[in-house]
Amino acid sequence: MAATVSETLLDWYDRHARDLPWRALPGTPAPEPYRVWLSEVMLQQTTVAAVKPYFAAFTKRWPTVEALAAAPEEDVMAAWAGLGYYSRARNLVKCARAVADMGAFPSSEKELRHLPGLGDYTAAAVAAIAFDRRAVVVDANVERVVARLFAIDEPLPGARKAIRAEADMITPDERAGDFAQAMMDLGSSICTARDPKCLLCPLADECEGRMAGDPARLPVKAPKKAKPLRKGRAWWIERDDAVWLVRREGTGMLGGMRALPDDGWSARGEGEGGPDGEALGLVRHGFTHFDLELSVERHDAPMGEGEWWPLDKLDEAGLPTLFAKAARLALA
DNA sequence: GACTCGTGGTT
DNA sequence: TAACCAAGAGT
Repeated sequence: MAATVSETLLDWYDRHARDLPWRALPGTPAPEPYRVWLSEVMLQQTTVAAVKPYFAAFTKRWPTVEALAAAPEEDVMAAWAGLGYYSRARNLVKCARAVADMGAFPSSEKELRHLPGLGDYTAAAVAAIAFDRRAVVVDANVERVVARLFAIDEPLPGARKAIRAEADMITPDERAGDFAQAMMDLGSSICTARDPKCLLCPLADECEGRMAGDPARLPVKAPKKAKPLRKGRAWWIERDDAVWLVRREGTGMLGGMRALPDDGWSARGEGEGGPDGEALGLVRHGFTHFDLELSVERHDAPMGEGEWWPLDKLDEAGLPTLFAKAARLALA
C-alpha cells in the first residue's frame, strides 16, 4: 500500500527538520508551551532570522509565562521594539497575565483561540506543537503547499475554505505538531513562493500542481494596490545630553511605543504643521500600506507630554525602527 | 471581506 | 531597484 502524504512528509521531516531554538527535534519531548506560544506570536508575519535574537532575549529575561506576566508592559514594549506589529506585544502581555491567572496554558485549540493574540493559526499551532493535539494548522506556507499539491486554481483569499478542507484531509491523527512544522519547513525551504525546488520535494510524485506544469503560479493571489507616499515631520529636541521622547497612543500606528514628537502623519495623510526647525534630513521608511518620507527637524522646546531620555541610553528607549532611523540621522 | 498594522531579506 | 514576501490578528 502506498504511503500517505503525511507519512511521506513525516519521514522527510525526521531526516531534514531544521534545528530551531524553540523547537524539539523529532522524537524528543515537546517544548514548554510558553516557548511554543512566544515563538509562534513572534513568527507571525516575521522571518525566522528576525525572530531568533528576540526569542533569545525574551526567554533569558522572562524565563516563564509568570515572569512575563509580572513585567511592566512598558518593558515588554521596549524589548519588542524593532520586531514590528506592536499590537502583538500589547496582546502578549494581556495573554501572559490571563494564562498566569488561569495557572497554565489551556491545551485545547478552542480555549487557546480565546486568548488575546491567538487567531486560528496560532491556536492550532500551539495545540498541535505544544500539546500534541490534532489540529489543522494553516499558515501561508501550508496554503502554498496545499494549493500546489491539489492544484487549487481559485484565487486567495477565496480559496481558504477549500485549502483548509484539503489540509484537514492530510493532517494525521498522530504527530499533528510535527506534521505542521514539516509543512512549514517544506514551504520555506523547498516549496518556496518563487522557483520551487521540485526536484528535492518528497511530495513531487503526487503534486498535481507540478503535474500540471507550472506549480510556481499557485496559489493565485489578487493583485495588490499601490502604496501611496505620505510625508510627515518629526522633531529632535536635545538638551543636556538628553532627547525629548513621547509615548504614542495605545492603538494604531506604532501604538504604545516611545517616539519622537511628530506632526500626526500617521493619523492623517498629511501632517498638521508645527514649528519650523533646522532641517536635519529625510528618513524614508516603508510600512505595510504606505511609504513615509519623514523630515527630521531640530527644535529647542519640549512638545507635549514626554520625558528627557539620556542619549547614552538611547538603545534602551525601545524606539521603533522609523524613529531609530531618525535618531541615527540626528546624531550623525 | 476589506483594512490596518512593521520590518528586513530576496529577487 | 521596486516589488514581493514572511509561522496573522483584530476590527
